Amino acid sequence: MRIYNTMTRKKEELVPVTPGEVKIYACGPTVYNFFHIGNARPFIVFDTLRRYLEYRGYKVSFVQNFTDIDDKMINRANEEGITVKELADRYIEEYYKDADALGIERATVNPRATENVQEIIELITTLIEKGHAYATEDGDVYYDTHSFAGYGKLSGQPLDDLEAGARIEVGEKKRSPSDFALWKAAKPGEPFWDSPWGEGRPGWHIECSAMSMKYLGKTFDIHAGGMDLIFPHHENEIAQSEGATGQTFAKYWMHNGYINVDNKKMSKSEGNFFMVREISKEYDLEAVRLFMLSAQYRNPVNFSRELIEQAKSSLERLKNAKDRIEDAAKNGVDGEVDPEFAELLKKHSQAFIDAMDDDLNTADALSVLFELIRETNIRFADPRPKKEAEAALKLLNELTGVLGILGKKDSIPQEILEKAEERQSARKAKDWKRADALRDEIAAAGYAVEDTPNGPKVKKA
RNA sequence: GGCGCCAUAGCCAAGCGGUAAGGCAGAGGACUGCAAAUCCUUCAUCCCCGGUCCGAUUCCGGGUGGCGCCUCCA
Repeated sequence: MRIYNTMTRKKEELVPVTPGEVKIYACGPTVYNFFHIGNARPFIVFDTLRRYLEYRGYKVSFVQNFTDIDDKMINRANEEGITVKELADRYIEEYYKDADALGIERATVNPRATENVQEIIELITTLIEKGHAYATEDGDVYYDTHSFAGYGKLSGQPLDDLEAGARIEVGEKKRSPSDFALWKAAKPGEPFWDSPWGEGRPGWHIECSAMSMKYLGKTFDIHAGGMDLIFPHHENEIAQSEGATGQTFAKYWMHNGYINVDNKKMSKSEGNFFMVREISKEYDLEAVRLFMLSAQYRNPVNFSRELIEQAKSSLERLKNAKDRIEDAAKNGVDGEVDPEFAELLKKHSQAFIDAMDDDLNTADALSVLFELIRETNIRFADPRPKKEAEAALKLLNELTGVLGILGKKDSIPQEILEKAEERQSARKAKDWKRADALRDEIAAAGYAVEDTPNGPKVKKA
């Protein structure tokens, strides 16, 4: 598989540190609120990466952190009159609800910053020993960016240029404007931990270095996140980790593009964002997942209600095709798989892999899926061997499984099924008025009946 | 000022040197009691100007128009 590495700005062949295993660290959410669909993109994209690598036979360790201590956490907890821990617990729970609905598999580990403070302190200690960090009199610790020769290598910005644009803060205790906090001395009313520099809490960047190396080792394969994390977050992680170990931190850096609204970046600070939770009230989040995968992950995509509608329609087509194949598997005739059909399945399977191998080109992979279902739609319109349908279903399930869609079945309420049966009786009696009235009733309840050669099918509208 | 991305049909989106995948929407047709689903047909020469090449949407240069990072942010 080839992936675009932000570090080299080229697509590179993925060669894992340990053959057969891929270790991935993805920056997770700060759990002070529900997450918005801009946050959802990396979750979905890198979940898909993980699923794909597993599909290709790799053992994948996927670590995604929860930032559960920082300024936003503290402010929000204060506003709500609860502790930072209570706030974190609440929104971690809410995170899982939305993530589950988006088809995001649970990470191998979801470490929390506050549960790894010891590791963080150890890492900071090492950095001070190695001359990469310094403590101030009042108990802050900063990273000395000038001490790390590679600073700026990920963002492609020389330190001087970065500093030229940096904001100089009032009351600066840092030696250089580009230095950043590793440890912040406790302020009254804030959660704190004991440390060699006094009571305080970790800075934002250090947690990811500490947790990624704790769970994945000094050098791991892929570090992923949104493009806006390239600078300063990931640049700082590199400085911290490589400064401490002297080894390469992550071999590949993957960054997803933004979700825009009206062509402008969606962000909490802009206020033009949509919460996943809000969207879920109106749409099945599976459609949101498909929408996210309909473009290559590095390109920016605009978000709009119309596009979710489009994705929903596409998803419908996929679901219908799957239903058709499942029926064919149930009602199929005896006989062996036509070799030509077996060949066709193989061809599509390979095309899908080729697309995904090319830097996770889900848009192209999706087109393979649609080409496949056109073939199966044609083929299973007439009775075919059960074994053919089973083979097709197996492939379809594999591919949709990689994309994380079509994983669940809609359940149809008993009374709707009864209405459908009643309608079928009416149809047999050629009582079209009665049949149509029942169909309208079913539609009003949010379901649809379709008459197929194998009898009426009821599905969610 | 530094670094970087993007521009393909009504909408979304692949392709990135050999004459434009796929989806949504639309139109016509087949099938259907009528529908729905499905199938068939139909729907673009790829922002502009130069250059390289036998050949460019695809490479190079220059425009124009969008966007991002350099400050918390996926």
